[in-house]
Amino acid sequence: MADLSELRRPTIKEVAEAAGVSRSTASRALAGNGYVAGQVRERVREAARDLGYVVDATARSLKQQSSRLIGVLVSDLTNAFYADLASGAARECRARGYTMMLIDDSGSPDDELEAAEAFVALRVAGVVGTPVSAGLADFLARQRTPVVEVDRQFAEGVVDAVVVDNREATRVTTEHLLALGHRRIALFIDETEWTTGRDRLAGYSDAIAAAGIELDSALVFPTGWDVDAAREAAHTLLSSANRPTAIFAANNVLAEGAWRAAAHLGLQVPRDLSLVSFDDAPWMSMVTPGLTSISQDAGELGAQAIATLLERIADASLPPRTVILSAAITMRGSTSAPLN
Amino acid sequence: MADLSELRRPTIKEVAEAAGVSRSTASRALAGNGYVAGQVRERVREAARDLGYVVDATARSLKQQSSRLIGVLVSDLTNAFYADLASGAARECRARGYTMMLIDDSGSPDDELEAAEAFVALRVAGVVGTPVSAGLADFLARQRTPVVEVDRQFAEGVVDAVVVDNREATRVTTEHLLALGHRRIALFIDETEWTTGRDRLAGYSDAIAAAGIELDSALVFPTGWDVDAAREAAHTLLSSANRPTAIFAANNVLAEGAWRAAAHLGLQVPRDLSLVSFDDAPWMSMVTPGLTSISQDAGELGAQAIATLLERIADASLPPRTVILSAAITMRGSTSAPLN
DNA sequence: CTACTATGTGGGAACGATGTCATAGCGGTG
DNA sequence: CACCGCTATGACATCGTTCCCACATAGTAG
Repeated sequence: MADLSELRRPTIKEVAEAAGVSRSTASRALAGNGYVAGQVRERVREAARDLGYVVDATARSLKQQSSRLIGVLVSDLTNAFYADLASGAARECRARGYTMMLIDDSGSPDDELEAAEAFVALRVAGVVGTPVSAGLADFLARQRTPVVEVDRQFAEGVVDAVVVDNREATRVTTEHLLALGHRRIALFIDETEWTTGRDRLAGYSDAIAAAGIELDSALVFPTGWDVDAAREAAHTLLSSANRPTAIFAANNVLAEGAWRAAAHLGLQVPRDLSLVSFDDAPWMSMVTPGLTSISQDAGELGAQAIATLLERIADASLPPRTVILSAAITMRGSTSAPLN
Repeated sequence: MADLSELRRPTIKEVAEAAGVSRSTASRALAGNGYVAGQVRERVREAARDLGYVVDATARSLKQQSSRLIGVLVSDLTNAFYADLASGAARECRARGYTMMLIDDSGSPDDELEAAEAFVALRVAGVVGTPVSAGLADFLARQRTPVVEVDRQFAEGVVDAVVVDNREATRVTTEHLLALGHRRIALFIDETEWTTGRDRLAGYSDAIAAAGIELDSALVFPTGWDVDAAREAAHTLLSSANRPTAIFAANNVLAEGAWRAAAHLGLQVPRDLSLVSFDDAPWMSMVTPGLTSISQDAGELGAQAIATLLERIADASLPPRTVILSAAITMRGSTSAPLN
């Protein structure tokens, strides 16, 4: 039984005394390193259990100058994509014997840097993050802390990254719309500076060009970052005289905005509007018709990022690499040939 | 500029030397405690900036015997409820100057205990968790680590908790169904042992009893824990001869299962089946008709739990308290009078 | 002129765990 | 018997930070 009257937490010294050995021996018995007689080891472990001893990771990390902690940084936990990514990363961390420390920087570069500093302060073994600026990789590289960029890259070729094949998946999906007969396909996108936006735009352009259509820059439609902004943007776009017959939404949030706007305007999907989304979300299979979407396995993205990070930690001399996962297109009922 | 040729990370000793002061003075200058001449403080801070110095939190925690870390434990990050809760907790932590450490125990009591041990090892200031057993509060109380149970309680009256008024919200919502004329209302529930399930069952029973109806225990329908199990259970229930005219799903996962089963069976909501859910989820406002549901502000739940924890940390002598948040009913279109 | 306060600085002992090194017993080998 | 290798244990320095104290100086009140 733990001694509840004891105010301070027991240290390894108390465990050693209770077992009648030295601190060194107790340490070896608990960690399983070096020589310890079987009988002694048992006595020490029993003493530790009785006292309710829990190792002080701060002291251990200090002495060992390393920890079994991994920092994970995401932009918005309430977005299922990031939540799934974090969940996959957590799974992989646990499986490898690491503890994950998660921070949500709400997409702010300032918070991102602050989080990176917190990770370094805690002397994490490495960091996985969905960056919102080049600051993350810069700072961590300077601090000699291994980092893996996931989902998007700000330090291509400099640090490891795990991303999906945005360009290819977007191209194929756009071709699907073109094959149905659509000629006015709007690309609904929040930004085109990050690798995600840039590559999705490129895939869209590839398909348009291959179809021999001239790219109408008015159809590359900038939206805001959240559902409401996207909904308003979609409302404007869909109310216009020369409205598109199809919308390709560059992520699940924008797709939600577009969906809501279409519903509000009384447009029927897919009769009046075909809609596809990059990034699958739970609601897309719940609504009628279901949304055709590009499913990135966000959990796998997180898990692969952790795996890549651990390889980097094991061997710092490896050349930087970018792991590219493919994305699958899930056909549902939200696309059909255009009316006119 | 940071000295990139330096292999080891700079310590406060190097900062002190660069600024021409002692470690003590450097420490005071950086932390802002005690007397330091303004000019000296600036010099030290500049030196720290130039060297890229980041405090070693492991050493600081060791010396101070406390940290600015808070452990948060949730059951399933891929469930929007837990993700939102974690996000709210993260927000509150940051606002209060704490760093959040998140672990997902995937609903397993073993993992839960392992996570609690990791938190204690890191000497977190306190823990907030959605418990899956009494083990969490037991262990942490024994370890003298403040803990707040959130969403459900296994240590009622022993440790602090933040929950929603499950009984009242369920009662009111059930009354709404009764008022529409429903008499055969199934309670779709995964468990009735935890406080959440227990109280939701109680609220349901309250309303049934108040309406002078005898509770039909066959209508309290046990489901599994995930969407697929719930869908199968719903399929069975809705295929039966004497099927209910309304379903009250005790959480968002079960509601999803019920919704999918109804759609699969070709049942129209609300004409053939009224459906309400405890716990709002994004898809419930996307589908047609929208689902009438009880919205718990999961983010607020997380934030309140952190606030409660910090009060507990500030004053350990406070009597244990349970904060009860009310839940709001969001009326959408998924209920109507029964056909027959 | 003494005593006292306020301001400023540095020396050094912790905090708890680990791991190197020294030491020692023992059995086997040349 | 000298030597080695193996098992087993403990003493002690160390990791980076903080903070208690001692000490120093200057200004001020009694």
